[in-house]
Amino acid sequence: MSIKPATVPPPNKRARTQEALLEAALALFAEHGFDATTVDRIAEEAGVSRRSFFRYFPTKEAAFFSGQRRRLGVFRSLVASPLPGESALETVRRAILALAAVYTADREERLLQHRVIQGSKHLMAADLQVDAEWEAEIAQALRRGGCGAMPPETAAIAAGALMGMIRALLCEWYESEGRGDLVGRGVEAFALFARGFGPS
Amino acid sequence: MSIKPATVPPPNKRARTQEALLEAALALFAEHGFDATTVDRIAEEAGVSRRSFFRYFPTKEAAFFSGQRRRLGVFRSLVASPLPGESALETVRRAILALAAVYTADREERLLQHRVIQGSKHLMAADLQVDAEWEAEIAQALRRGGCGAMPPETAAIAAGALMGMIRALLCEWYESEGRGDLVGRGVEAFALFARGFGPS
DNA sequence: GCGCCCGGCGGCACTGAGTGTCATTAGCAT
DNA sequence: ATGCTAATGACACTCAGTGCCGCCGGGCGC
Repeated sequence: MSIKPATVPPPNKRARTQEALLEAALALFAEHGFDATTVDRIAEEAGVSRRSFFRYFPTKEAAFFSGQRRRLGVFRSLVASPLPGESALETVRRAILALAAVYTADREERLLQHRVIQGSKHLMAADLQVDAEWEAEIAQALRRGGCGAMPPETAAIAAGALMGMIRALLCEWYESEGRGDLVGRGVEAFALFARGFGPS
Repeated sequence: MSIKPATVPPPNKRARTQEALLEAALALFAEHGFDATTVDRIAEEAGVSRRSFFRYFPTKEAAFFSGQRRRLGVFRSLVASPLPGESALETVRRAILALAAVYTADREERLLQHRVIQGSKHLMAADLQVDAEWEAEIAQALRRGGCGAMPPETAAIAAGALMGMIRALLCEWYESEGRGDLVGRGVEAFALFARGFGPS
């Protein structure tokens, strides 16, 4: 074949193998659940050896959460470009509400991932660890925000509180099968967060 | 022997074996870390078979966290006995500050457990799951508190925010090697929680 | 006393994640 | 084509966790 028709020129061979593994893994997770899917099965489906799977992903969880890591990068870039004159908290608020919109748009995919997570104790634990990374990102953003930054001790606590709220909000949204207004609830929660939970 | 002297009458034989396993496990975890301690080693140290370990604890983590589960029970009972006329949030506040005092009193033990947790990714993940149980307990307390209960949606969010704050606070305390004033910081955090994080 | 039943236990074998090692191979530049 | 290097497959191993089975000891009625 003179023009190398369908198959891409092989420079990104490694990327293609990773993609094949990811695709196989996510499909199998969705179909049979996380625990019931063995690494052997994923590797077989992707046409590589079991050993090679672990050359692309350190653990089975890592494959599952690769998309989540991509989103964390998006959040990071959102938070790294504050609007002029806005406080650190406002920047974080904007970034989180933007993410909420993305979640709403990717509703089906989010719900599927949540179902898979709920079906595995290991994944539920790993999910919480991912949340911890988000929390760290938020704390950092609150600390180093342009004009209205928070004192470090307050930033850590505020980030913990924010992340806790977000988790609770997402949990509520998932339980409503994604029918709730995630962005709207986010706005309400942020108002509550700013105003305080005390009697007033 | 007519009076069955030292050996307890065998009803609590099972409890004694569990205790032996627990003691061996915690000692080995403290000395070599969680990951480097095999179940075989724990069973050997406790004088039972490897298979028996799993008859007493469903997983290796379960052995590690057995103390934490006891504390959760303490918290539950604290929160179940509200003072007359106090709001749900005040009850939770009292219970959490009481726990903070316990943590301060058990400083060395807490620090040791924290070091062991930090030394194992599996334990860190499992620890976050334990926190989730605390959060559920708080949410329930806020919802069903005597006079000043919260509406359910607010309660879940408030519990998430509270638990996030507590985690951040504990993290700070651990990083100070337990030298910080945990109760004092808790009081401050609760004030912040009530007053809100927004620009005043 | 004697057989019987039953609950705990040890032993064994198995699955499945994750890791180390090594020989082979495939891509790529010269 | 040749040779270098990195990716790969194959094998062996550790360790958590589970199922299964046979044994042993202790109460039970007879």
